[in-house]
Amino acid sequence: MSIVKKILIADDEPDILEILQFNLQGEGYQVITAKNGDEAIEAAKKNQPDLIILDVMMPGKNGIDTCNILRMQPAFKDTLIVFLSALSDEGTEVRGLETGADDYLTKPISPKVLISKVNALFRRVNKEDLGLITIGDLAIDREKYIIRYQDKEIILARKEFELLALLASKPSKVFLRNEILNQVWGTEVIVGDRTIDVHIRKIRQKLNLDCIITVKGVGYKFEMQ
Amino acid sequence: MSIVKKILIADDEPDILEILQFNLQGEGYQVITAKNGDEAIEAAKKNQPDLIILDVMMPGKNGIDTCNILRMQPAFKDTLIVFLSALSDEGTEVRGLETGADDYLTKPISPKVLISKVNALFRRVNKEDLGLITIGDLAIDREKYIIRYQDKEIILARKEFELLALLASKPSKVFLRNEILNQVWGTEVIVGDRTIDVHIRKIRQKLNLDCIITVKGVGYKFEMQ
DNA sequence: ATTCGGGTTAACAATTTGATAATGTATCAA
DNA sequence: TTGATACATTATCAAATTGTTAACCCGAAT
Repeated sequence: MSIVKKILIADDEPDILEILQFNLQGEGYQVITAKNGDEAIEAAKKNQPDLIILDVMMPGKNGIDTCNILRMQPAFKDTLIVFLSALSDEGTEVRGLETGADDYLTKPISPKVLISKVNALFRRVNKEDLGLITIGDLAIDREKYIIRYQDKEIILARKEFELLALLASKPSKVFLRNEILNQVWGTEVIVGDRTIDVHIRKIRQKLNLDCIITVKGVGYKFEMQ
Repeated sequence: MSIVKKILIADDEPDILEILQFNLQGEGYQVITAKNGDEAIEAAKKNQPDLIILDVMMPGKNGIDTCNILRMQPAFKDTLIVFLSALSDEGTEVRGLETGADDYLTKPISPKVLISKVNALFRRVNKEDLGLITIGDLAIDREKYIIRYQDKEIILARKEFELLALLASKPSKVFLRNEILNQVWGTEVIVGDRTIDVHIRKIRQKLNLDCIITVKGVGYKFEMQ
């Protein structure tokens, strides 16, 4: 759940790839491209994109097959997937949506409309993940890296901040230690067992507020009284 | 969120209203109709629909204004809204999506495609409250790791929670001891005979509710009075 | 070069959890 | 009545998990 959203585009026409990439990057998205279904699957595994745009007709694995394969894997069960197709054939569209895609767009599509659609999808998925989180007296500004509690500023170090922001992004949800590691530390880095605890401790200390609850054997959650 | 989804359709053409209503009802949706923006707002307040389909061009308040008004109210902040419009004008589409709509469909639209789109929207939204089991007064929230009975929170340890969640996931189904062991403990671990009993006992004690029934010689099942 | 703070780790304390053993109870058939 | 079987209950203890503190490493700023 990075702040910058990653979008993977798979299309066999280089022109389209380039136009879409240019426009989406202009909106602040990070774009990865693939030339066919197999490349798309590989790139998806490597990059864990937030949205995947699949051309329906591609050499080799077509878009619908690709979608099916992705949806079968737990890692992409919730990833946004939209089709982009030159054929506005009713049967294909229905079939596409039924494989678990979130939208079916038809070419030609204007960049502006595409961007609006993409924004709309992210808006829906990210309701809670806005730059500014406020829960009761606590305000977390992800952009300015500032925490405010009862109008007093509290300074947290980067990891502390990100950890708190993650927990507070979905109050009451229990985050597994693994989820926390992936979101805050990333999948590459490997840190010891006690690292999370120590950061939690520091946050509790600095906030001087009993809002992070330990769920033993499971993880941590954020909760306001 | 109810099991049967409520859809509110606002359009000034009675024919369209009727066709959409017929088709969506055939899919098992509950449909409410409105002839213009004002009616739609009123009906939305009264019925709290899960999805609102708004015609863009209506006499009086148009669809975009209606959407704006709805989105301003907290009650409809998260309600699904899609536009349905005869004009596939790029500017209108972008503006529509930017007012906070989830999709923008253009007439003419085949009933099958519409239904696919509607299903796709609900599929996406419903992923969010997956992992929430409610049976009568009992709520099991897998995400928050909380059991609620008659609005009182009950704290269960991990194995207890998982065991209860398993039994409650299919009320009335008898789970064999072996099934329980595989699901909760995994196939690797081997534990003694009495382990399950002890956990069942603890759950019964903490819930103080007679909902786990012993089926002698077979296993256990969950059942609400 | 020195200082400082963030991030990590190690070591140990504190706590919770879960498995087991021992014992009790109920049911049923011989 | 007795014995056998299956589950219930309780207390106990070991293992797993988390909390806490202090120390360490490292890069940025001084």
